[in-house]
Amino acid sequence: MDPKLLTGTVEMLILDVLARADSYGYELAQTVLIASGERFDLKEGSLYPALHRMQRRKLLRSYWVNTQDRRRRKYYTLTPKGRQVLKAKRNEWTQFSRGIQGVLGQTYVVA
Amino acid sequence: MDPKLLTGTVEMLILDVLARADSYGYELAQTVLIASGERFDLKEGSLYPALHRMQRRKLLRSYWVNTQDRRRRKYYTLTPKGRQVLKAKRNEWTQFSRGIQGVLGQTYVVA
DNA sequence: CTCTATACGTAGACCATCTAGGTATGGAGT
DNA sequence: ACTCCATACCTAGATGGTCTACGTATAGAG
Repeated sequence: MDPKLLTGTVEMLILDVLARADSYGYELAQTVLIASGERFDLKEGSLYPALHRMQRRKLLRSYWVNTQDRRRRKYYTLTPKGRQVLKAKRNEWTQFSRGIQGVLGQTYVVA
Repeated sequence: MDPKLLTGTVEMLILDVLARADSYGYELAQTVLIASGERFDLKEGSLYPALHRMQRRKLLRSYWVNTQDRRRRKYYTLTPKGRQVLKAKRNEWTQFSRGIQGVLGQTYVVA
């Protein structure tokens, strides 16, 4: 799958997963991987910058958690603003999707 | 609508319109605008580079047509390779769309 | 004479993705 | 002991497709 398709949707996916439960980077990527039917493999180079970006924009808050085995996880929570943005992005996605269907929905002859 | 969502779909849209009938840049943009329900307003800065790119990759051929009123139009036609790529991109879109639905499809509480 | 629509094009900015690299811990296999 | 993989965080720089803004030119309306 052309990774360029993901452009603009990564933040929505992250917000959506976090709307169901707090999570941390590594787990977030796995959740998206599984929920997408193995289709979206978020790379660290996209994931972490996206999380930091969204925290700067006050869509997320974070807190560190230490596990029993000395690992540290940075959990993220949605802020109220994050929930608003999620709602907006879901609407945007619906509009976008309808636009694509509108163009592709026409009948034509496949080679 | 965030224009970043369009990333990676513009070529598919162009190929799809051209699969129904030859067209030229300006008309192509209008067709997409109307078919998308006024949602996608392809900018010249994306449209023309995309057309040139696709012609370099042999997905399109072009020919000039002079209208009665001294205007010149550069019409584009799909090549066989263009039709193959369109088919592939439509499949990719379906997969992508399913991936998004898979992630968003979960139940969660909207604020 | 100006403004809009039509019709082509390019240069450079922007920015979200990616690759590739780094640090560190724990556990399994050899 | 040593290697390798999974877990877990991070950043620098490359890539590339979108955008804004500009340039050229014709036709027609007001």
